Amino acid sequence: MDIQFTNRELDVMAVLWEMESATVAEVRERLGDDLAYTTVLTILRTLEEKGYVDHTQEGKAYRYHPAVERERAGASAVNRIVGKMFRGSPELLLTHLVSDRDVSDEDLERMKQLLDERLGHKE
Amino acid sequence: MDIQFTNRELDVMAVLWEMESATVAEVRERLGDDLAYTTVLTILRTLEEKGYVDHTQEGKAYRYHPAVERERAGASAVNRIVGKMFRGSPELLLTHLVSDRDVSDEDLERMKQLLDERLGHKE
DNA sequence: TGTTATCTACTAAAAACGTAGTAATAAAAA
DNA sequence: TTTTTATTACTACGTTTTTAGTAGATAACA
Repeated sequence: MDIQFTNRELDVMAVLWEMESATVAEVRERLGDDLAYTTVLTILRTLEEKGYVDHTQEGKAYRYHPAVERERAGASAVNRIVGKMFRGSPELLLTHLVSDRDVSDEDLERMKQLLDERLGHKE
Repeated sequence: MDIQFTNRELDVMAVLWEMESATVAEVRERLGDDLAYTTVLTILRTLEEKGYVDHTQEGKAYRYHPAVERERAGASAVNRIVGKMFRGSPELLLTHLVSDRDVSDEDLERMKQLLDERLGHKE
């Protein structure tokens, strides 16, 4: 039911989600950690075995595609974090988000709008 | 700089944060997964080695205390998730939070208040 | 067509994880 | 004081993760 990635796997999935799909070489390029070609291939292979990606042929090479949506995986991760690190309270998580220096006022404004919309449907 | 737990470690840390501090037996009790006493001890020991907990003597036993704040660890985890799974956009994370069935209107209201307060300080 | 570069398949090996047993010790109970 | 129980220290072992090398195949190029 819940989707779980290891650290490296998450790095790779992030690339696939970002690029929609990618070959081994492309993933390797984007990761930038200068891993061996075969290392990246191995990770992709493991992810495929777990059912998190699949691939199609492209010339001689394989093109890998995410087989789980970013949203679903993200939801899974957030739920775990909220449960274990924010006492099951989404507000506490938001508190962090809000107090984060990196979040701009525009972001905050849009976030408020989101809540307004959602709440608006009630009254 | 960033705090990282394995799955089991996170389970244990969650107990420590919740109870403020705990002995091996207490952690084991709370986990409920029926692990061997020594298994829990080993995890605690690893966490201590990594600097995430420390302990004091209590009679014959040790009492373990978190050595990292839940807030800091949570922030670290959220940042990673936002970066890797929500395209670096906190809004996207909020979108999930907001669309989650489990979040009550009261929660949403409080969340909105949070944003209002934060934004209020600007204008 | 022969050579080079690219790619996958297979294999491997070190490190980390998850789990737990055994021995030693200290406290509590009988 | 002897026995039982709870606890830590040390050790171990199977699995997963992370990293990568080597061999063989395929495509590109000269």
